[in-house]
Amino acid sequence: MEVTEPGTYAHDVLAVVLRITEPVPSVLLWQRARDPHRGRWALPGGRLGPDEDVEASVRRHLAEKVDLAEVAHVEQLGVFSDPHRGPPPRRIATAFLGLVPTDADPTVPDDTAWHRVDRLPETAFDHGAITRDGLDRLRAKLSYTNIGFALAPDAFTVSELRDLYAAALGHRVSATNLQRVLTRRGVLVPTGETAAPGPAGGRPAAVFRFSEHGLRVTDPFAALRPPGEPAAETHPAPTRPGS
Amino acid sequence: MEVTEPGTYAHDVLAVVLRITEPVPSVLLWQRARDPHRGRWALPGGRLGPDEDVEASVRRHLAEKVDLAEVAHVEQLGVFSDPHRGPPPRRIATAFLGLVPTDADPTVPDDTAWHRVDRLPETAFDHGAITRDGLDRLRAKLSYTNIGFALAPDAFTVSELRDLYAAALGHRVSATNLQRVLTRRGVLVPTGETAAPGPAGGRPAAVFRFSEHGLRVTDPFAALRPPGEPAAETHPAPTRPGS
DNA sequence: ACTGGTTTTCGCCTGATGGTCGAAAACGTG
DNA sequence: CACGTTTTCGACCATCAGGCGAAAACCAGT
Repeated sequence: MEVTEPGTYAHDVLAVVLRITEPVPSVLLWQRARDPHRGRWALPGGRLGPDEDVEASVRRHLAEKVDLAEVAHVEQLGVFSDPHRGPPPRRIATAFLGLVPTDADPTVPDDTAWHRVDRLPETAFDHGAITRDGLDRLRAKLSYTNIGFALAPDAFTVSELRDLYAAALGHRVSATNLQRVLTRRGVLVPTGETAAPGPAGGRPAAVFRFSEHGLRVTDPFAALRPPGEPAAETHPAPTRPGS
Repeated sequence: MEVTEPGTYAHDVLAVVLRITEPVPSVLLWQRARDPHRGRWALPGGRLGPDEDVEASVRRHLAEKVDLAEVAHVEQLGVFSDPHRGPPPRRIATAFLGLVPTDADPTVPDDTAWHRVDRLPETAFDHGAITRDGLDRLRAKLSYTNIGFALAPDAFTVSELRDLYAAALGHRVSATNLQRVLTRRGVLVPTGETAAPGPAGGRPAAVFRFSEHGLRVTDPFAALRPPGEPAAETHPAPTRPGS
C-alpha cells in the first residue's frame, strides 16, 4: 500500500508521440498489463525520478519504448491534475508532445503499437484527452512554425510534404502555396537534386530540405512589429510549453 | 520535519500576475517573512490541495492576495521541476499567467506590492525566470490573440490602447495600424461615444471596446487554411497552456 | 471671431502575402 | 511521336500591413 504524505503527490510524465501515417497521424500507445485499467491503452511515461526534471524524465521513460534518436522534437504540453483523473492515490502528470519523422520507423516493444488518432482504442485514464491536446498543439504549430521538420524525412518533394501536411491537418493543402510560403519564409531550401518520377511518369520533382532542425516561429505575426524592422529572423524559441 | 515518500513531491502553484503600468508592466510579488529566502520577493501561490486541480488551486491562493474578480485572465504557463530550483525538500511548481486590467487597482496585503518587470527586486527561488516566461507569453499572445481585453479597461481610446500595447511589448506601436488591424479582425468595436479631449485640447477620441472577453486566436495564420474557407471565426481557445 | 497649437482620425499609396488558375516543363508509355 | 501524368512556374487578384500626410475636431489665447 502506498502512503501519501498530505500535500505531496506522485508525479508522472507522459508523452504524446505522434507520427504521420497517411491518411491520418498515429500515436504511440502501450497496452497495460496490470490494474488499474488493465488491457487499456496508455501513453508512454512513468514516474518522475528524484534527480531529474520533467523533460529529462520523459526522455528517460520514452527511451524504453522507442529509440530516442528517432524522436525529432519534444515539448511540454501542460499539467493534468484533475483529482479524479485516475483512481486513488492521486497522481499529477506533466504531458509532453513528441514527434517522429515518417522515415523513421522505430522498433517498439511487444506491448506497444501505433494507433490512428481517428480510431483510438479504449484509453487508460485521461490519456485520450491528452492525446487530443497533443494533436491540437501540433496542428496549431504547423501553421506558424517550422515544426514540420520533425515530421518530414530529411529530404522530400513538395508533393510528399503536401501529403504530410494534409494528413496532419486533416484537410487538403495546396502544393503551390505550401512551397511558396515555406520557401519565402526560409523554412524550406532546395537541395538542387530531383526525385525519380513515379511509375506513371511525370516531371521529376525537386527535392527540398528543412533549413533548420530546431523549432522556430516563422509566421510574421505582422501586426505590432517594432517599427522599421523586417518580418524575417524570428527568435529561436525554447523547449518549454507553447509560445 | 517533513517526510517525503519516495516518488512523491510537494506540488506548488504559482502565478505571474501582470498589470500594465506605463512605461513597463508590473508583476505582483510578496516579500517572504520566513526562511528559506526570507526577505526576498516571491510570486503568489502555495500548495496544491488534495481536492483541487492546479487551476482551482492557483485561483484559491491568488484570492489571498488580490480580488479574484479583478484578474481578467488566467492560463497555464508550464511546469518548473528542476531538482535544484529550491532548497530541499524538492518542490514541483505549476506556473500560471494572470492578467489584471489597468482600470482595476486591487488592494493588496501589506507584504505584497507591484514591481516593474525591468526593475525586479531580489526574487526567491526561480521566480525571476518564471516571471520572464510569463512576460514572454503575454507578448507573444498580444500579437495573435485578443488577449488585450485582459489588460485594457472596459472602454478606451485608440491612443490609450496604443500606450498599453507599447508598454507591454516594449517598443513603439502605430496607433493607425493598431486600430485598423484590431477592428478588421473584429477584436475591437466602437461604442459610438467619444472621450473628452485632454487639457491641451485636440480632437475627441472615439471610444472602443473589446468585442469579446474570452481568449480567442485572431491571427489568420493564413498559410495552409482549409480551401475555400475565410480567415474569420477562429476557435474559442482553451484555458490550457499556450496554443 | 480668428489664429495657432494639439490630438485624433481618415484616406491614399506602396509593398508583401496568400489563393487560384492555367500554361509550360519534364517524364513515361504505347 | 502523340498522349497521359506529375510537377513547376508565372500571372492575376484580393487582402493585409506600414507609412505618410492631410483633414477633422478640440482648446487657449489674442
